[in-house]
Amino acid sequence: MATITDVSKRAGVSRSTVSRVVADNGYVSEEKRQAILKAITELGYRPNTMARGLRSNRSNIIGGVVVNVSSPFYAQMVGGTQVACRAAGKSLLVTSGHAEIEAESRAIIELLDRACDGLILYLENPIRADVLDILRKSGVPVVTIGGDDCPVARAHIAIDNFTGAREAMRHLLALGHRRIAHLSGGLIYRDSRERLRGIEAALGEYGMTLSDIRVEYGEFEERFGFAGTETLLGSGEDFTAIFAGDDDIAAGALLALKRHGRRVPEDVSLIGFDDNFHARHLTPALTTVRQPVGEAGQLAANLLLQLLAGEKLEHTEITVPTQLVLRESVAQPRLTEVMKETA
Amino acid sequence: MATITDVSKRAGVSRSTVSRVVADNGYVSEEKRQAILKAITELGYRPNTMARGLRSNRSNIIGGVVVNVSSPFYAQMVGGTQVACRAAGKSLLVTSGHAEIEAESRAIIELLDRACDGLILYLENPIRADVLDILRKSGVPVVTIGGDDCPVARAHIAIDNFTGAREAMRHLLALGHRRIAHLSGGLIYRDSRERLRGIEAALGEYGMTLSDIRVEYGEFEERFGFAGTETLLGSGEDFTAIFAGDDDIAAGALLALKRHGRRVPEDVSLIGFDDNFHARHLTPALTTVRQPVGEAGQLAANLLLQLLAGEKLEHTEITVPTQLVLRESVAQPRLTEVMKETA
DNA sequence: TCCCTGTGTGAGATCGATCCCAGAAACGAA
DNA sequence: TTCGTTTCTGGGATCGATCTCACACAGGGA
Repeated sequence: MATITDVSKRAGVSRSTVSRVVADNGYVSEEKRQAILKAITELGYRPNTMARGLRSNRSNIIGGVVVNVSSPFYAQMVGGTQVACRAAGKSLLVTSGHAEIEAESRAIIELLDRACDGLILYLENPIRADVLDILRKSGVPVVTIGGDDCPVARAHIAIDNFTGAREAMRHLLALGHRRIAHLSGGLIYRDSRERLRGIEAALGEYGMTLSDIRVEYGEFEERFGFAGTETLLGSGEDFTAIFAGDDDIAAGALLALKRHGRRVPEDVSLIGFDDNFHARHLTPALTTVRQPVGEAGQLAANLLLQLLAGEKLEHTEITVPTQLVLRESVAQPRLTEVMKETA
Repeated sequence: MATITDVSKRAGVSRSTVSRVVADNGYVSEEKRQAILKAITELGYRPNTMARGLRSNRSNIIGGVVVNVSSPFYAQMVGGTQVACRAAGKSLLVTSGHAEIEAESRAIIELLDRACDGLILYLENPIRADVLDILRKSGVPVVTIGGDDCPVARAHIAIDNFTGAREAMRHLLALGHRRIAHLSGGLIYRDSRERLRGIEAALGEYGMTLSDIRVEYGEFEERFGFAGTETLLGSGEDFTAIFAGDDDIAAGALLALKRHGRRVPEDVSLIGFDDNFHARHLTPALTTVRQPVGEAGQLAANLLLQLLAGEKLEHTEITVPTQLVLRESVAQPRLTEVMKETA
């Protein structure tokens, strides 16, 4: 492996001059510049990343810590970040925290030790206090995307759960649905809480409150969608629509509805959230709220790149819009239902 | 940030001794060892990754280049690798090549420049000759997973496309299907070629050859599944089963079949490959061949870790088994069809 | 007593780049 | 001519760890 010294000898100059050419700063005569460039290509010289990093304490790496790299949702998000990073000539080093605070903490510290230039956190859990402290001391700019509030974050990308859920709920209400059930992903998640607030807002427009609908709490998993729907069906209460906390829950709900002979959307309308890969492959195709996942990841990267370029963004928050995607799983409630309601 | 010198001063020893304690090699008296450990925790000392890497030319990083990180398939694979790497205390630095040879080449060189200890390649394209050369010179151990042959790879993880496709085809044949169509992902992919050979083998057992079935070639995309099926339906030829090159193609095929009023599996049986996230969410749930994607990723990491530990594996190849997953999209051909065939 | 082996410790070179600074050369302006 | 600038170049310290080597000392055998 050729070093800067090899290049300098071959070009008959000092290492300093080579460094100036490589970094493209300072004064270098055109004549020597050409000789150096020639030597560089001839030797196939590529600067040693470690040496450079040691001296400058920068690595050209952007670090990312993500709840779970295997999940299609986060994979897409990270994919968006990757695109933006590559375009800016940065590497993206992503570590998965497996939704465990301990693993997430270690991952953050690891990345910091790798002298990464900036950090993007795709987490749901809040960050441990001691890690927060190390993060603060390091001065490394942090951008968070989704999830909980993070005091050290210089910028945050939020997905507009509120408006998305409100639109979805409005859609059901406008069609005439009143007996509605919501399968929430659980109050520990900010996403769930914001979606509930959106639901509440839509209900308010129709003179209703959260207590006028049935809410079940669980996890963002298909299993809960199934079990929650069975509970609903078993309770004897009648409902004409289910608003699932996300598309996984919706998939489970659909399964349970089918198993109990309820047709979707004729008997029960079903609406999801996320617009996952499988949403449009369900039968009926799922009406849902699309989150611009990849774009959010890209946006996070761009914000971080701005911070690295020295722009002063203090506690910037960007909310990316969601979009209601109409497919086949929602219809008007059956006339008899509507009559029952208005009676 | 505390350095090794800070620790040595606080503990009243030399840097060498601290280094010995941190690396846990060489002779150190118990007394000094304790003092040093105390100083380390008090100062919150963590060794500088760059300095260490510069000196030792190792980084504790395992590099990965993957066709496309956003795809659920590769995300799961990388996820498996992550788990294994973390367990071994290694970081995994993954870069996406976006299925472009140029980008993939740059990604490999980048990782090499980061002094990664080993490389795992999840690629479909063959590697460019000049990159192959750099790779060889670097001496960094390489493990490939899926995709094309790679002469520098010290180990390779292959997915058993042959057996998987043969089993799937056997399944159709055993049920009585004879008029079968195959929607292949295209001969440029090794996966497709191997699956075709498996299909051929199964046909051979029934005294048939590839020319006895209809084969359409396209890309591993839903779009092709739809278009290919429309072509088949438009050709007037009758068929009782479609073997799709993967689950995405199957999803497209299903859509086209439904649109043309063909029932699955009553009129046409459909079988896929991969067992993607959406396979079991299709209606009918898709019978398909499961690839142990995560396990394959994990296996690749473990092989690489063995190589790093100094074990001599020259051109090891491990084939991971596939498994036929029976769901609802395959049935016996209709009796009239069978009679037509035997007539 | 002398030598040898096994412990224990620190000095100092080294990895490869960056970057400050001194100084030379060239060129104008006074 | 004599100063200043501006342009151009190289020397050498520096980043923080690793690792070889020299040396000191203890204990045991000849």
